[in-house]
Amino acid sequence: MFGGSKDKAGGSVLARVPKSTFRAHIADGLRAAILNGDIEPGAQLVETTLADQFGVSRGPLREAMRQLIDEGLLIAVPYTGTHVVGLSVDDVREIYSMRVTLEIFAFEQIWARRDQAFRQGLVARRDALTACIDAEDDAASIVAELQLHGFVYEATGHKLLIRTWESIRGRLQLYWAAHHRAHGIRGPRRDGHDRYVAMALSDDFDALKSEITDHMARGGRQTEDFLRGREAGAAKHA
Amino acid sequence: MFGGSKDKAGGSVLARVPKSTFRAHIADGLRAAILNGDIEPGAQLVETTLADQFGVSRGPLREAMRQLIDEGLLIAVPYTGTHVVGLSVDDVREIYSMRVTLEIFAFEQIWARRDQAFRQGLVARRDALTACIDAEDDAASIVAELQLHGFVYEATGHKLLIRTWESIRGRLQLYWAAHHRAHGIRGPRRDGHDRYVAMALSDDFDALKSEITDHMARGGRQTEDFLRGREAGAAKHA
DNA sequence: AGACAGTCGATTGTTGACAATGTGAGCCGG
DNA sequence: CCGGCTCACATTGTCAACAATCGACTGTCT
Repeated sequence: MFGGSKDKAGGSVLARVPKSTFRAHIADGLRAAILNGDIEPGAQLVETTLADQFGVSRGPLREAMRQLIDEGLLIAVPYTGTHVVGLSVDDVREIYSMRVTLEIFAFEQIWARRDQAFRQGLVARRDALTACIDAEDDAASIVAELQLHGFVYEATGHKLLIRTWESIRGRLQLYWAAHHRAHGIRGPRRDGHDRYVAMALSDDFDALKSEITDHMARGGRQTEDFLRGREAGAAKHA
Repeated sequence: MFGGSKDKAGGSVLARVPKSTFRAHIADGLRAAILNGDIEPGAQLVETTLADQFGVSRGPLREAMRQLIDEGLLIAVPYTGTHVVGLSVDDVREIYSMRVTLEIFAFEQIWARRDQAFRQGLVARRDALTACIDAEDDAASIVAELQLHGFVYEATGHKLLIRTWESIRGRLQLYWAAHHRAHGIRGPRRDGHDRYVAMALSDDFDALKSEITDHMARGGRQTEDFLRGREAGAAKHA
């Protein structure tokens, strides 16, 4: 997946990319594999195995895993093992309640500064999401939805807020991916996003607040029904 | 006993408590040193030096530093060096605005569940803080104030919220410590906390919201004046 | 003198080997 | 048949050495 490790295998695709460090690339690769569902929730990640797969030593791999642990995607037990987290109903509920708060805060920050670029960017991402939904491409729609919301956070320029969003985004994506694999279609949320963007561009802040609250409540509910079934087996995170 | 080998009594003040892994202890020790001001903002942290001081190898130390980087206390430049962050005016402003949002959210979560234990816990921490302020013990008052607010977050039981608070707490403490060293007394904030707790135990949620907003605005303003002077030299964080 | 290339030292990034720990299988005694 | 014990294995934790990279210094050429 990465460089042919010790150069021995010669020309791998991106053999020489010492532009930055290995750790970042490994973290990205691992995260992608987890969020993509290649590694299922609850699965154990063995350092030596992964190190071989990525063609690196355990050192950088360890640091990459530590990063994913901080992001809330992995859970490690000393001397025992590291597993992909399985989100519980409460976890998902927490994520959604947090999103309501953070996103309203984001709009507070940017409300007076919603210029043309912001409006265009928001509409463009809504259209992209709509296209994915119409095409019934769930994987793409997950990414598109994350980018729609992420655009709002980015627009605030509030570094701490963005950082916080990013710390939640992974878990949200993890949940959506699991939901999608188990349930198939994530549901026709097209209307919801249209309303969301319309409110975001309106001049009625209170209406937007309500819309965000409802938006999340809908997503959360649609969610819990599905999760309630698998309450037992999944590994809890700390 | 542990990593064996070394054991040469070299480890400085670090106690021999290998109950868990080294990494956690090193992270705690380093964080304490930074927040305590033993290591000043902008100072460079050299892995080999620190490793010797802590009596461990660079491996665990690296992971500890990576953790502090994630907490926002350090900033690393590949192949070049790692430094203690110096917070800018904007950084502090972001921290305070974020606190307003998170703390109001925390009270929303717990508002209906404020039982006797919560009320007593809050009052106890307010009294502890008051005692520190009256004794003019600034270092202790910083800790006491963090514990007062932390108690509110803990009481919510909202793991994601608590996690987010913890990711901010370090930076806040870093700033307070720097402010204290430069300015001496942090100011008589006794009345403010009395009002804060009173509102937190009242039945007027809107009044509490206003109080929190004002509380933070006061702290933030008291803050910016001081920071505006040192705008230049300090290292910015990414 | 000024600009530029090469080199050297300092620091981090990476590696492979070794030590410590937790877990489960198999064995023994009851 | 069951409960506790032993022990080997799998996995993570740690270490010391090696390699890559960056920044500054120096010496030379124009």
